[in-house]
Amino acid sequence: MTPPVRLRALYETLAAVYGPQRWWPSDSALETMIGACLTQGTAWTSVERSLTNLRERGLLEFNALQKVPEEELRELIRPSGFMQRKAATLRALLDLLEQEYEGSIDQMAQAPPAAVRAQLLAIRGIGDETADAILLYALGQPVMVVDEYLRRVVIRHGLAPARARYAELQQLAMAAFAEERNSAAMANHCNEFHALVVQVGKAHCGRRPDCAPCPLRGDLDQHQQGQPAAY
DNA sequence: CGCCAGGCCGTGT
DNA sequence: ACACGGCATGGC
Repeated sequence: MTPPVRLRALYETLAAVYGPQRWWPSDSALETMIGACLTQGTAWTSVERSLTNLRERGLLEFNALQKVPEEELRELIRPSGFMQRKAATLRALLDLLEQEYEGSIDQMAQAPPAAVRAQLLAIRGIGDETADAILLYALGQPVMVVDEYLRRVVIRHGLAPARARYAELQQLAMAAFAEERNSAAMANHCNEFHALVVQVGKAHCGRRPDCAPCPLRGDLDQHQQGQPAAY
């Protein structure tokens, strides 16, 4: 079987085990974008605290958030760490929204995804993964988010060389849904797949000796079975 | 107390 | 091209 087909099988396995994930957990597209930036190198529980700070002050809304001085913003997002960089990144993101899309995320979602991606990548603090997370989870575009967990799973299962770069892994993952012609359905698969990979990654990262048997264990090649879990 | 988290970037080789 | 350290904080 080709790597995309095997990857599709892994996706089905995870979907059967964990069920629908329905990511991204948030009440609005703006909150999703903010969360995507705040979660970089940070546990989600810490991000939630920052989002709560913003919510309590009614700042999960474009116009209100736009008015907040960066210094104050820093304090509000302190719980999720890297506050100086992240506050600046959020400001730049709001500026992009205002200057290019009249502060409307709906309008941003109508623009060509490639152009939006380039604009996001131009912001300091937003790289490939965060840009794609925003495209997928906030704007509904059919793109896979490649994170460290997906990378580990793909390499571990021998579906890509250990050296594979972001774009290569992304193409491979999306090729798993090549049969899907409907854009919305494709976006839904990307959405679920990434969320599922994060779930299995968190539960079976292989660093804890007492970690439960990985649901994907049966999909590993025979000669890989005995090795310690790598994700 | 030590390691890690739903990354990214600047620097040195 | 690739490795490495800094960025900050909270959970376990």
